[in-house]
Amino acid sequence: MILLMRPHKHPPASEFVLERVLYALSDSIRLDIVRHLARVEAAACGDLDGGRPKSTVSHHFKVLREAGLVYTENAGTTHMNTLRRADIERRFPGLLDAILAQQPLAPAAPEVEKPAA
Amino acid sequence: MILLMRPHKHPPASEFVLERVLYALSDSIRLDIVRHLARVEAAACGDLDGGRPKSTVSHHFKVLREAGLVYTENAGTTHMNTLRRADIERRFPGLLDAILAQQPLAPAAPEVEKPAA
DNA sequence: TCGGTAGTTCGTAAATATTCGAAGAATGGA
DNA sequence: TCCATTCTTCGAATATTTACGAACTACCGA
Repeated sequence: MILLMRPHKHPPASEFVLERVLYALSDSIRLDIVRHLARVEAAACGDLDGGRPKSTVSHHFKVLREAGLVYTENAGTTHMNTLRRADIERRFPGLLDAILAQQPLAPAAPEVEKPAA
Repeated sequence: MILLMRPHKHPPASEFVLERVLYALSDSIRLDIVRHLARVEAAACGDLDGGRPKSTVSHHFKVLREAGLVYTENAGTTHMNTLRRADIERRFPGLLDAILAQQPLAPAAPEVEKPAA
């Protein structure tokens, strides 16, 4: 009898790939999941499904897990997910904070087409 | 006679979409282009093709442009590209720096699977 | 032991992306 | 004017993603 079942593989921080992390976060559903996890510290998959079918949500969690963003642990009948903040921060300092800090809209300066050099 | 031809559309910073930016950077070819532009300040498409067909490179530049990362301006027969650093920075502070600062590998701490809470 | 709950995996269909050759448009020079 | 250079656009083949129902596994409680 194994006490801690761990059906999920989690890559070590040393194997995180920047492109994979960015890709995982480039989807609105997954980005919302990450934003939510950043607030609550831990949540079951079902808390974050947004009414979508389980298989769809499971797929997105898998992408997030394999990128190294989310850690999933079996807790009884549910799976608890946490953001791997420390690991991501160590590997890509400032990245997650910059993404989570996203402002809904730019506040000042009307329009600029040419880069301000 | 128009002096400054501008065949390319560039979204204003206020219309940048985080997901689109992350997606554009989630491809190794495009990420390399951005890294290169971050170093040289300006470069023609041909300088960054890495031996790939022009149509392929052109496609990737289009993705970068539409995300708001790159500004392309016709200069004679070539097109000069620049990183829209200021616009990206205003819209997503710290994001580009975090991405460009990526270290090839984690230096310390062997392996951690469980997030350090 | 028999459900019921929570997620995963599988299989498949539809949508998107990537690649690259071929053809097109703009520019500068001979 | 003609041509070479640069890059874009088009079109089609291939590959990757996404979505989601159905079947499956694990765990818990009655």
